[in-house]
Amino acid sequence: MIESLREKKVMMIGTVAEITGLSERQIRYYEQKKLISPFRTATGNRKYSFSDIEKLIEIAEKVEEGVRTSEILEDLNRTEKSSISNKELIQGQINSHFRQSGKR
Amino acid sequence: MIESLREKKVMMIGTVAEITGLSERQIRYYEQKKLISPFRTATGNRKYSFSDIEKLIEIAEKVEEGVRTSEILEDLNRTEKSSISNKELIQGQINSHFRQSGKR
DNA sequence: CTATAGATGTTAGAATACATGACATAAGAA
DNA sequence: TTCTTATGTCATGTATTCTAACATCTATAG
Repeated sequence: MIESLREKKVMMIGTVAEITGLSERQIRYYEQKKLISPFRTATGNRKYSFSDIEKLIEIAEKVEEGVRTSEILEDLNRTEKSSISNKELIQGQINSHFRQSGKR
Repeated sequence: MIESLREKKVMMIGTVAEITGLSERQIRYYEQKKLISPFRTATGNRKYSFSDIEKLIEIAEKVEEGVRTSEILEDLNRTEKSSISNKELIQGQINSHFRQSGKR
């Protein structure tokens, strides 16, 4: 009944922090460094998917190993399937209005 | 990496309302009528799983057909595998502290 | 027809959660 | 040492959720 549970953005940051063991501060910081891209609601709240959580866990592991976020980003960009779907592009535009250092 | 995405209680009521199209009032009411059992955080917030959402959608369909919640409950109890896992029982005890008409 | 019960809307007030921005700081890198 | 990175913490404001209460509408029982 539900499409791609893994990709659906449904969790708020508090829940994500609880599941991943990361602080909200860390999660927001990794977003600022473009390691993750949560959905933004009309009022500015972040929503994450299980997929995002998996990604965050991987990020956390690397960070603990001493890898810098800029390096992790490069790794992600290298690994990631370079074909971004139209849907994702549109969402990117919507989200950009809320990204870090953006207007409110 | 994550166990049983479908069963993990991670969504807040607003998200559930958005996905199901039901009002928060309705969702809480169905809980009061024991049709669903969200998890309760330490501070009293409800958390739902994708499985809960599927159940809510089924409930909504029946309600629209004019079926009363008491009948829907019986249907659910009849359909449900009567073996409740230990884990669920324990969660039930935890949650009972927050159930409708409970103390705060 | 009237009274009751079921389902849902709406509102009020309190508590919790989340957002952003700023300041602090420890550990490394330059 | 000085700058950068990563993170903690705090302040302030908005958003979300919670419970309880009251209103309303519909269907059913009497």
